[in-house]
Amino acid sequence: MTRSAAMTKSAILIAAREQFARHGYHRATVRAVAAAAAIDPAMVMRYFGSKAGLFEAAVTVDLELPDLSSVPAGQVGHTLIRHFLTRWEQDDTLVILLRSSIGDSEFAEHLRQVFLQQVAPTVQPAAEPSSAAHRAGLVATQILGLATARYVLELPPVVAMSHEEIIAWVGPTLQHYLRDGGPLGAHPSEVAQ
Amino acid sequence: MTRSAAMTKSAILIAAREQFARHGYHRATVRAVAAAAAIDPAMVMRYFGSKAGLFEAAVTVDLELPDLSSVPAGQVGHTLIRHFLTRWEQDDTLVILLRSSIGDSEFAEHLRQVFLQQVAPTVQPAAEPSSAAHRAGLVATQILGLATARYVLELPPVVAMSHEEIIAWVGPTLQHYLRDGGPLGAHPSEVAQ
DNA sequence: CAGCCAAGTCAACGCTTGTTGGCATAGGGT
DNA sequence: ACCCTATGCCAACAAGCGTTGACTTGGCTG
Repeated sequence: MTRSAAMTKSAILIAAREQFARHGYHRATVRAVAAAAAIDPAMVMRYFGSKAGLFEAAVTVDLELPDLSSVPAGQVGHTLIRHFLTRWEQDDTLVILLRSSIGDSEFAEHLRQVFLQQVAPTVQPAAEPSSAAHRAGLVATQILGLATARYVLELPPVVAMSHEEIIAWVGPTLQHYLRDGGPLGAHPSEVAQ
Repeated sequence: MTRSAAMTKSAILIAAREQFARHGYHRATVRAVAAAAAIDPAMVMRYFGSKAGLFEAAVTVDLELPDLSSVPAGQVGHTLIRHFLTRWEQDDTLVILLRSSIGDSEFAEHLRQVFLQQVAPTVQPAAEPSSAAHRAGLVATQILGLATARYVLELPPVVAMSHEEIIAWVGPTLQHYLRDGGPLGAHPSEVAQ
């Protein structure tokens, strides 16, 4: 029985995402992916050229961030965290990237690019302008930490929380980072517009 | 020239911490550690038995968390984040554990134990009692995220911030997680003592 | 000076990894 | 019925890993 090439490719991609999400790029093996797809490891090379090519084909990072400029200023934080929660459970692209990035500086660069090209441009217009970069960075720390604790390390109390609880707790934090007065109110450049 | 055994052991440990911090447990190699210590890989095995033994000897996690009960209730957040910042730059034990834990469930368990045995017991008494576990988890997300962004992924805006800026921004967040009213102000059990 | 023990080197093992090239086979178009 | 091509498998490679055991050297003690 010979499957179609498209079917096999898709089966490999599914298995690859599974393995990359569980073990990260380096610990995931081509052989394990092939086994999960019920196929010979050589097929992976035929269709994707190399392990790196497989990764690139399997992982395309699109955070699908909403346009925050059409969100009421007071609800930006809640909107952001709600979006990320649903986005995380849509597929495990982000877990893959997290697991792969930690411990490899090249993949860290990959994630830095995601921050630079997707998070920063979306978040900064919603932030107080004079310190927008800092604020976007702070938002990233909270979101990264939540993802790490809940989906990677699986800290029990963080796993146990419901979406609504998380939104109610973390939303104000993001709001604080984006819109509140600077540290200690120490930035005279701050302008409430 | 023959060094003393203690000197060699210590040189190996220093090199090991460096390698583990840079690459995590799995990607760090015994051979690289040995090379950095200007020594034969076999010496590592003689002194530490195995790579796992080396790791255990090189990494002992003591967060040295202060006693929060002697800190004014309003300053718990600032005290916590200030402590972690100085602790992180004291040595790179935590970076090692972070880099090693992501992508290996056994090491993730290790980090979960650190949370359970050190963070939770220290933080929970300072939190509102009826939801102490959740609150400790939230604190962990913010601290983990900051460490990941600043010391592992090295997001530029997060690296650029000074200690005082971070303390001023993140302190209130931790304070919020520990002491503020529950989500939606829904916990009437909160008591200001 | 002889001998012994700690400190260190060396070569090799078994294993796993990504990757390659050659070989089988099925199946549809002519 | 034939053949050609896409699909797939198998065996093997080179490299890197942790780990092992036997050997060499240096320096102190008697």
